[in-house]
Amino acid sequence: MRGGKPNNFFTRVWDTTRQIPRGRVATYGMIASIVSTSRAARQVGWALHAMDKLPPQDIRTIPWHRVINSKGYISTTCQEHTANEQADLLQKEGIEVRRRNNLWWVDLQKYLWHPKRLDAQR
DNA sequence: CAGTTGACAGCAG
DNA sequence: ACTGCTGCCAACT
Repeated sequence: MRGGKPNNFFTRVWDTTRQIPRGRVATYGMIASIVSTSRAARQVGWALHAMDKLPPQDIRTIPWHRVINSKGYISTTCQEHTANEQADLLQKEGIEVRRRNNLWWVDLQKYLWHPKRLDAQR
């Protein structure tokens, strides 16, 4: 984002998010362990929020809605891309999204993405 | 350079 | 099992 800096972390998060297959979901922690350490989960959410600064045509290539928290809940607080929108996008991919504790919930046992290899994407 | 922020996770009470 | 507190780490100010 910022001018000359590579911003490897953000770029890797976006890149990894693109790897999530349609009809599957991944957790922030998973993305974090792929691009950095499993402890950088919060930064993954931050990176996805920062995605809003990208041009629309780029945002369109990033399935941000397939990233949810480790408990299976949709936890976005983003105003541009709301939880309702996220739930809607997931349902359109055939993923069951149900109401639970007044939040949207996805069964990870059923829809979690199992990447072949967790190696960092270069 | 130091303090703050945040779309998480895991553990403690 | 459920709720709240704390650690994490990159980016921001």
